[in-house]
Amino acid sequence: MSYRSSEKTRRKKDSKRTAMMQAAVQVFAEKGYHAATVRDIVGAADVAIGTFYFYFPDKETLFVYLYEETADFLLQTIQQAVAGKQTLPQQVKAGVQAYINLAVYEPAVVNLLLVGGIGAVPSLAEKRLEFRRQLTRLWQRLLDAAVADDAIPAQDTRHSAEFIAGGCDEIILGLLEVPNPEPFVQNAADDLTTLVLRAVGMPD
Amino acid sequence: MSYRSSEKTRRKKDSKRTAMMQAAVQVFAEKGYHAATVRDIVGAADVAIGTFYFYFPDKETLFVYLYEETADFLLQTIQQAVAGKQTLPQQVKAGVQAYINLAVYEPAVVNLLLVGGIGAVPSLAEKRLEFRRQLTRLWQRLLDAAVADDAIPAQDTRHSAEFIAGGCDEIILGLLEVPNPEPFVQNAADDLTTLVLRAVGMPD
Amino acid sequence: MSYRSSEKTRRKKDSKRTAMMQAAVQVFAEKGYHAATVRDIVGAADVAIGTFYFYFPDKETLFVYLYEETADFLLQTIQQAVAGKQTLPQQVKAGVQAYINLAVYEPAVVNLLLVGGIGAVPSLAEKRLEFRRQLTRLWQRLLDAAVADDAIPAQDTRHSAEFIAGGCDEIILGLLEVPNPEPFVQNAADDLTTLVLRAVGMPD
Amino acid sequence: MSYRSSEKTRRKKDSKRTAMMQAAVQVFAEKGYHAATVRDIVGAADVAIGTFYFYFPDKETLFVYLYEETADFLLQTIQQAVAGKQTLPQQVKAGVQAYINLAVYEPAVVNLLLVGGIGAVPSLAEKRLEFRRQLTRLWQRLLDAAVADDAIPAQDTRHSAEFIAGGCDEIILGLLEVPNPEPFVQNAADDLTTLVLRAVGMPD
DNA sequence: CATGAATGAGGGTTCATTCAT
DNA sequence: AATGAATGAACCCTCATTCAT
Repeated sequence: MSYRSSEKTRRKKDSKRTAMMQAAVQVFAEKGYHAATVRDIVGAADVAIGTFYFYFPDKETLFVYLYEETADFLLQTIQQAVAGKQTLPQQVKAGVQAYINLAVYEPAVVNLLLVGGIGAVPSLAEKRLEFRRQLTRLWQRLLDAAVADDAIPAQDTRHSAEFIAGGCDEIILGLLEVPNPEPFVQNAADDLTTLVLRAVGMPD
Repeated sequence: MSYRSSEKTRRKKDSKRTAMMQAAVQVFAEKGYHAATVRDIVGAADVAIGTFYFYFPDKETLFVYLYEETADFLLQTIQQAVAGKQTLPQQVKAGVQAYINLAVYEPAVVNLLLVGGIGAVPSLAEKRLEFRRQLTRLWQRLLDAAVADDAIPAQDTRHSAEFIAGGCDEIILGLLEVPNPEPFVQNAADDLTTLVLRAVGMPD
Repeated sequence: MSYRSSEKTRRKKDSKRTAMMQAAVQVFAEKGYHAATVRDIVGAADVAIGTFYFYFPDKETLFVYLYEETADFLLQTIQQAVAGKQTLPQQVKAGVQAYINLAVYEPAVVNLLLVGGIGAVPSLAEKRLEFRRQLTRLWQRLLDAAVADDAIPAQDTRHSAEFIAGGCDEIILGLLEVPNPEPFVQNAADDLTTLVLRAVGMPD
Repeated sequence: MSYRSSEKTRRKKDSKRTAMMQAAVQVFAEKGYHAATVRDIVGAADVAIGTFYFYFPDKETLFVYLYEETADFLLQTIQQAVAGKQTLPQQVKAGVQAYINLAVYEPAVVNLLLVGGIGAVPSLAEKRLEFRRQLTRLWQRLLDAAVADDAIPAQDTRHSAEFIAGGCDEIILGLLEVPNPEPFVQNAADDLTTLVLRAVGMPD
């Protein structure tokens, strides 16, 4: 996964492993868990099928692992963007910006998390649930703090956080539908920030 | 699908067809496109597997058809709820209420639309896109009218509509996760209405 | 299995099922459990591979079933041959004769039981053990009765029975090695009878 | 194989080769030819998989070689035990004793010869045949000499020898089924000796 | 000598689809 | 109309074997 490309671990031995994981993220993101075959993945990585099973125990384990890792990465990316900011407007702006940047730069990350492999893989449904829960909680923490500071009115911050999370996803998915979204990124980020802040009752 | 109970396909001769379609919605919604087998569907409908292929050309066609029909039904349900209302707050309240009611009473409808077989079924990606577009447009029309009436400030109503659509979905999915969501419905509807109205800049 | 050919159940519907079971006995007997592939079996039965899984849950289940059925059949065949006889010499003669006849007429039955699928299939090792135990017990019962009648001297009848069972198998396997064993059958049966009777101390 | 501990293959350089052969006997004996994987063997010998193919051309060749060597060892062990004895009773007693001792001390030797990969390995069927033939011939030679000395009555010594060989195997396998067979060894040896001598018509 | 990453044929099994009854 | 036995392509995965280091 190129978003991990900053890691120093670049041992030759793992080049195939890395290639397969990158390929797997793409293939899973594009087709979803079921439609993606192991042959698709090894084909994209240009290795033999046996190589897959040398590095990974099976398709499901890899998918779950990739899903978790991708989810963590996305959550941390947003979290870090938000971390240094003091006020809710700054936090929202930074978080939204980070999310959009990630989606535009690594669309597979977002697609993997949303296209999903829901159904039939029991361990997956709960992983997805867990991811949504964590994403929601991230927003919720910010809102709770803002409520405590009287920056925004009292409200059911869980609902608000869910609303924000879902709204962001939808706008971002819309953004990814156009071939070259870069020109629209800033606009989307600004609009999204405004929408979020208004939704939670932040005075202009 | 109980929401189709008044259609013409109710002729006795088509009872098996209807049974299979109802079963298919449930099975697809529960397992997703790939994990749902034709045998699951005919098993749930209590007919033979050959019967499936007498009424439907194949699994994919049925799924796409069901997806379209379900999407139309959801859109019309919301549209009708909104239709008689004059002001944006009334419209939002009615639309949100209708959406939530539908989700709680017919969770399979929502699940079918969201669980998806994206990627898996090539022709489905665009169907899904089309559904989201229509759902967004539905909100967008209301917002555009409100902007024209100076009820809410000028804004990119497409972005706003996407935000609303995504936010609604997320809250509704959260609602469906609990076993007996009925007690929480009113609360969710109220919160959702508030969030939507605030997000688009409607003064309290 | 042709040794069940006397059954009246000859429904057309089960012709493929029967063909596969017959083929399976042959293939398993010839190659053993592991080397026999499902494709071998369906090839021998001239049906498609999917047909196998329409009738049987999986390869292992079929093998265990066939093994049990074959073992029961062999045990009952010997048991019945022995049943009407009063004296030990008559019983031994009849039992040995029956066993040899079966082996010559249905070599696959014997081969299936002896070539086996030992190793790796846990449920199989005990099945084989159980079969040997039952075969031994069959002889042991005869010997115990003979000891009680003072027809033969007191002895560890379990050891004697094991000795007999193993000795019979070896002679029979030797018999099956020649292409046309029929001419040697009578001789083998006589020798075997003498050996068994002598071994247990039956006076000439 | 501990029974090979005094051979020339003991040179330091071949320690890995030896380790693999010892491991292979155990693994093959325990799982049978097919279920035993090359990885099982190298794992048990604690060497890399490539090392296997440096010393042995392939799995099948090793198995056949091990089978032959094991068969020879067993035959020689019995042969040597019998060699110094003059009378049939002494010979039988010594041979049976040697066989049982070997089975109890080196169960893998016996299991390897009996668990088999019959059918699975084409070249093995004849190896097994050859082993049984030699084992039978060993007994047959003793019987022929005894017949010539009028120690036992004239008989088809081939049949008698087969009977003995099979009978021994069965009792020995029965012995190996119990976890700690040592206490039963003497009893089994005595019974077996008696059974063999009686079977061939040796007067008490 | 020794290693273990890499290969791919092949095995068990599933499931959409067909067709004779 | 309706059935369900039959089909076979395709899936996931294993494992004997090779070869660059």
